Amino acid sequence: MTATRVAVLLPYPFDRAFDYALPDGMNVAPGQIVTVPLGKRMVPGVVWDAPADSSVPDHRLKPVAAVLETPAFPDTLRQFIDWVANYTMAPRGEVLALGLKANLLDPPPDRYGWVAGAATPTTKRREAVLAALAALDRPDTAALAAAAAVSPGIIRAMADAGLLRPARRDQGAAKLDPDAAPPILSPDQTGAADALRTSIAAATFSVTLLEGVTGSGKTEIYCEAIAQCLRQNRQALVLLPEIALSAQFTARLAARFGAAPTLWHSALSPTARRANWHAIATGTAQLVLGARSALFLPFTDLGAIIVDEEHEAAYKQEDGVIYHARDMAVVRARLSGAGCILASATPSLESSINAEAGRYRHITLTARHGGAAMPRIETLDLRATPPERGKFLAPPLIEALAANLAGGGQSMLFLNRRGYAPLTLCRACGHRLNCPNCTAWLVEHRAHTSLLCHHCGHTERQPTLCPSCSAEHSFVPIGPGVERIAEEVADLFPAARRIVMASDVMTTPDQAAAAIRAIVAHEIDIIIGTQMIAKAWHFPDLTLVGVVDADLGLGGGDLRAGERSAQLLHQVAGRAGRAALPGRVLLQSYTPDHPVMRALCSGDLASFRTAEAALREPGHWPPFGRLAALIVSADLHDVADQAANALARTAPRSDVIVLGPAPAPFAMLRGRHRRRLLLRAPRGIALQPVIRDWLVRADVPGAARIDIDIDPISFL
DNA sequence: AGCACGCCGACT
DNA sequence: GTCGGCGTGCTC
Repeated sequence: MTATRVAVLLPYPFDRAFDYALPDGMNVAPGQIVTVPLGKRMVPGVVWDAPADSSVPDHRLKPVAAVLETPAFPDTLRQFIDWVANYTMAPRGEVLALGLKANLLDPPPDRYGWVAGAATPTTKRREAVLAALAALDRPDTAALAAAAAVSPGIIRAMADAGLLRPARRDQGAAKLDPDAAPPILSPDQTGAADALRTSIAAATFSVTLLEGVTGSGKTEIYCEAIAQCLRQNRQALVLLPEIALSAQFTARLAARFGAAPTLWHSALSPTARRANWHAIATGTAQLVLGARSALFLPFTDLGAIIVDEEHEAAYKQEDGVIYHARDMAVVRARLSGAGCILASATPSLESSINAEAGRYRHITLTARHGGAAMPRIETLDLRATPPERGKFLAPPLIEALAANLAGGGQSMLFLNRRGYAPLTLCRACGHRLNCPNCTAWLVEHRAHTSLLCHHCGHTERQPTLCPSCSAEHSFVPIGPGVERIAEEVADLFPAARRIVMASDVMTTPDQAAAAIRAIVAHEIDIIIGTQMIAKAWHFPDLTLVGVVDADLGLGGGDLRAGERSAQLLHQVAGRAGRAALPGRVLLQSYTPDHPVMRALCSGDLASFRTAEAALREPGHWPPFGRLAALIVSADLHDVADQAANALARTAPRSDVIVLGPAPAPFAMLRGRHRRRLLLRAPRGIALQPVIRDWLVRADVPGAARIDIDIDPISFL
């Protein structure tokens, strides 16, 4: 008698499903979540396709332990996992693990909140608690005590006295209402909203590029698509490039739909994560607001995926399974029969080309909502009017700041560099303080009184003696970070109220939210910040934006340096003049004639994109061709060289062009030596089979590791 | 990913 | 003499 085999994919880095024996009387279908023994432990897995005719004989099979109650993974999700694994060349199980982890499976504990009991209150305080309770939906002890301004002890005593009784909180949890607070739209916006609603109503796959200048109301418009999705009882997913700090955005969705979206991001507590996972897997969660990994969650029926700020590089996952969430969102939508909406004020060249070619629908919003005008953008030529020695703000910018300050306006200074100074130099011998693990300078952070490596997190105190020449107190900071700009502002305008916004000084959502509130309330005169301040904040009184170093993003020889710089600076510029007051933007630059600066000043990003496209098309550079990077890394540099050379010797000869090996731009990162090979091919050729074949043929030393990055966007 | 087995340094 | 470091190797 032969055992019934089932193939089970496990959320660990195995490429194949493992076969298990199905005990008598147990039935499973593909997609069901099961627990199975693996080595000494019990692990979850998903029943995959037909059992592999694996070499493991029947008698070596372990039995499936249990079938879980949780709804099965839809076929479309299993297809998606297979597709992503195949495309990114990551093990299938590792892709599965992005949306299924052992610690998620225990059902979340029931959460209880208070409702009124039968007894009548006897004291003022107890009456106050019941009065506060009337306005709340099953609050927990802390929330109720806070709302009634009493101590938690009173709540407990009232429960004992029968005045309060516990009730399950997740039962009948607030449902989202597509019509809770519909927006008032301009004719322009109504047309766009109608088009999106129609594409979602079709309940078939479509991709729409929603392009709208900053302040044109993109969010309100794609919320209409979400509303349509909710009406059809399908789930909707909104992806944000960085969600942990976006309480403001969550509140906006909650206001629009009458209840909060379900969140998915790395900062969730384990309990919240488990509760949200179950809500998504059982279909209770109607709207999910998530970071890129939310794409891999087991939605029961996904009807719409919105990728907000689709051009953001943060959508690229850079370790583990290396994928681009915008591209994978399109794939998941295709497999799920869902509508995908890519929203941006500055679309990526990829999406623009797809829209132009007719592969995506294209909706453009040209007017700012409420009649606000686009800001006036000018370059400030640093060659003509340089800053004072050792300073970084040029006289015209200082004048503009002074004038704006005098007029009661709010100003922002943007510099995409954290810390005080990016480089610390010994005045005596020229020695530069480097990270011991990376090919990178240590960045001085005065806020932490330390030197910090921005790549591996290495941190050290500034030495008193130069490690090279032993000179004493010889270090000088070179170049500015936001902290140094804040210092310069403090010297120039001691009375101005300043704030520095950077990821290392605003680490929690609360801190960021408090800062945003202070800015909106105009308790701040000058905001100094990194790209954190480029986000879609709405600061009504902000009328002047100064970009301290507009040339910063253009170096480095990155394929997308120009595109990315234009997007970021456009985004920053868009913070100015969003309400009734007109905005002005000054770009400090040594290259004011650079195409990026010209595009920004004229506001004509479309022709800039056309020019970029013309540069990339002839050589089959993305998006006109395909790119893949092989990163070879090893503890020892000669092992890395040996492996890279072995690969180079057996490089495929075909339409595929192999560039390298070259030391990766950070030749040493986190203590490992890295070499890079780059593959380029015309659009019609898939690189994955070429790489698979190549890796089989090449004799790579075991001590070297090869990471494959399909469609690399960062060249680090 | 875990968790084993497996060979070389400082401790009850 | 043992406890324990983390280097390969396997898990149906």
